[in-house]
Amino acid sequence: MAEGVQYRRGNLREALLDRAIAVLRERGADALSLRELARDVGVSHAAPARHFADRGQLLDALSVAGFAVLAERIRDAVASDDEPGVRARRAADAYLDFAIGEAKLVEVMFRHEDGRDAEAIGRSATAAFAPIQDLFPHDEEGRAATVFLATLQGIAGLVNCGVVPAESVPGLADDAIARFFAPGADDEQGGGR
Amino acid sequence: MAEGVQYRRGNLREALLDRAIAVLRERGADALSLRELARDVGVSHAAPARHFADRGQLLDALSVAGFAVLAERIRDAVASDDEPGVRARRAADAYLDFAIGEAKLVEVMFRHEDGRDAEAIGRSATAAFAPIQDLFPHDEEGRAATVFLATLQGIAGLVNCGVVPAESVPGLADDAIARFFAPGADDEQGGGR
DNA sequence: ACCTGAACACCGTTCAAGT
DNA sequence: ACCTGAACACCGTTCAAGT
Repeated sequence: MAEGVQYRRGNLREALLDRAIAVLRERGADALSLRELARDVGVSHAAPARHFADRGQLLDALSVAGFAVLAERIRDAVASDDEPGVRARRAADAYLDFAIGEAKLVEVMFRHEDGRDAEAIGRSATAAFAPIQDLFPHDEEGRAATVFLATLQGIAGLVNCGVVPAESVPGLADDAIARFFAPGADDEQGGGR
Repeated sequence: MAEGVQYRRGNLREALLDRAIAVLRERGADALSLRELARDVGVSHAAPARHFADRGQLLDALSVAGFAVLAERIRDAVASDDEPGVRARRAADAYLDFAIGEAKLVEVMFRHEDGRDAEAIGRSATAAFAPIQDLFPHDEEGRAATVFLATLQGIAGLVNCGVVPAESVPGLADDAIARFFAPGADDEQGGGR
């Protein structure tokens, strides 16, 4: 009852990643073991080394995959011709849904580990966040967009660690949107109007 | 060259925690091993079990200790008779300093782990954040305070994971303070004035 | 009460060897 | 090119036994 995607040769890397994401969701990053993944997928314990030089590279691959999914969610959310506040609200909801629904994965994605491939992860993260930058056209330094993003990530973090109950998320999102997208909210930040 | 606080009998728990915080700062939570701590402190590998039933309880204890330090930093920062915006700015700086300076510890503090003692950690977290709630006297539901806190935590998180460079923190803090404490910033949130 | 030593069942990682 | 099997040095956790 362990394997979700059968290993059929040539796709060991994919099979390991698929199984890894399942274990991650169920039991968290600390429970991820290369040996167990190999066992689940029906391969020798040394086989994963060919595709992931060490455990850290597996986590890096999961992070990049996670940011790719997040990028899609955000892209879909902002894709409309509505006013910025409405699009921002959709982006916020999409972000919070993902960051809270996939809490364990998001924790890995935002992990600060010394041996990580910061280059690849940073690239995929920046790409995922680009549509949010576009919601602040007058924000040349990207401050407002970054702080808005930080606010969303922070709300998700407080919920995920249990400090804030999940039921209060919609209200918190209301407050955040009002602060960043109320008429004139940008006036003090030097962004023109 | 390992031991920082010598174990002198009767304080094994303290000695292990002191050594643990040092290892955590140097090499991160994943590198924390009960056996290594026992070795560093000069005790048998089974001795820690008396004080921490498992590895998770060690992390819980580190979290509670971390929130105690954070509580002190926040308390000191808001302790003045200045206007709320100034006190909030000091609290924000203190929070960001701590959350970025002690990134590895903060990651443990905000970790979402299934077997954690959510009761004790939640209590110490709420206590640490209480002074920030007080900065929003008209915020009866605690929304503004929570979102402000989320914003700070989010900024620290983005810096710690490498998405945002540390140099931009002061500018981001400026933006955040302006959104939450500019004259009239509370008007739209139903907080009266 | 507090700690030790041995034991068990796991890990990650490496490396010769197979096909 | 890709995988296996054995090997090494680690883990966490438990538990009888010592003082």
